[in-house]
Amino acid sequence: MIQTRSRSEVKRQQILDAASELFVSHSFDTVSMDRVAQLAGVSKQTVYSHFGNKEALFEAAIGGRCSAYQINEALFSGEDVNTVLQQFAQLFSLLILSQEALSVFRTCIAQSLTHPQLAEIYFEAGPEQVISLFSEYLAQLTAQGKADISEPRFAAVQFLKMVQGEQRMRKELNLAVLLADADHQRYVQSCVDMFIRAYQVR
Amino acid sequence: MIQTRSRSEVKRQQILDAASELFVSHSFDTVSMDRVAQLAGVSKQTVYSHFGNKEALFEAAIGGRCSAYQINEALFSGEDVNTVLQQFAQLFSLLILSQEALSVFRTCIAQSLTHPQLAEIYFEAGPEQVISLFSEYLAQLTAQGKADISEPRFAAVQFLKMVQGEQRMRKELNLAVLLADADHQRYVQSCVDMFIRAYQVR
DNA sequence: GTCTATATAGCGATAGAC
DNA sequence: GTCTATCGCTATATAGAC
Repeated sequence: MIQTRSRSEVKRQQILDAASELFVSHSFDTVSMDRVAQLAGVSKQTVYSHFGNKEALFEAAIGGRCSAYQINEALFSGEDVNTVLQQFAQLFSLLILSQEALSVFRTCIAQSLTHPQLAEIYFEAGPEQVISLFSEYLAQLTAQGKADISEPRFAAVQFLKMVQGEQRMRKELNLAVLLADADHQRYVQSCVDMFIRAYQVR
Repeated sequence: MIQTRSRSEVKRQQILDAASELFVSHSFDTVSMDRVAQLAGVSKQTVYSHFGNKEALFEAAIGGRCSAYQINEALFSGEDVNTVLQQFAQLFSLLILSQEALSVFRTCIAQSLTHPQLAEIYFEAGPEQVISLFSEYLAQLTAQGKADISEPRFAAVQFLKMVQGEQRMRKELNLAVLLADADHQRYVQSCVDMFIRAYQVR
């Protein structure tokens, strides 16, 4: 019996892995249950006995990918503001330009009309976490007299959206022409500088 | 003969209208050629004789929707910087939160892997136009000594991305909970203020 | 050019053997 | 639980009449 349950769990994970891989690289509609079963190395009926239908499989597979990111370490390192913002912007930039993040984002957008629950899960687990943490940091700065920010969440969103920049837009759209890495680096630095100018204590 | 050509042109336009409407509100895969033909009031074969296959119809229909937007009027009205930026931010915000713009954007994202040409058309006709025009305005400001912006395109992207804000993100993802209009208005105003503080002449 | 009718294939989901 | 085989349906695309 344990053997059976264990083998079943293994198959379940194989199905999740296969579905996850297919759903982020192709759209919901073009991924067939046959392909999932084939890639997972199980029969189609096994997929159905584990997840019931295609929607449930979709949410289980993608939902697992939206776990909170871990870029908060830079925020509370105790370094000076300029250093913290630079490091944070670097980490955030790396994250949002990664293939993983872009794939999940594209899938959520593509399915937002037919499967809104998925986008909700994504927003709470991803963007909302980052915004909240960064807002907290900015509020601390103000409390310490190191910055003059009356609405920390506004400022957090401003910074994060800015850092995304043109590069993120080009990658979202899968454009063939991207910015050179050096140019994007200069852009991010420019964001940090102007943010500090705007919110420094006068 | 003229009559024939004219009637054919009418049907072609009916097909384009129907396809455009369906493609922006549903995904590529869920729009069937049957529905396009039905909504256009023609037979399926007529659709095929005009556009050959589904991909060609898709590009013809969506490509027509990506025409350049007209929000540049606020930029060269001769008003003072603060007024111009406020008006421009308002118009831009209205644009990017409109159902039309969101539909096109979602469709381009959703199809960016399978139909990258579409995203290229969209970027050139939409975002690139706005960025270019606004960069030009910022360069003028600097030339007139009214601002201190060494990289106009960087600053333009910073401003435009900022103004999108959390509201655009929520709408892209079709989240149920949006910001109150008043809060988004305050946010946009905050963006204008901080942009001016960061780039004013010192 | 435009229609009706149809060929062909793939889909999600299920039935029944083991 | 897992498999093979299949149902019922809809899709893209085409053939042939007018």
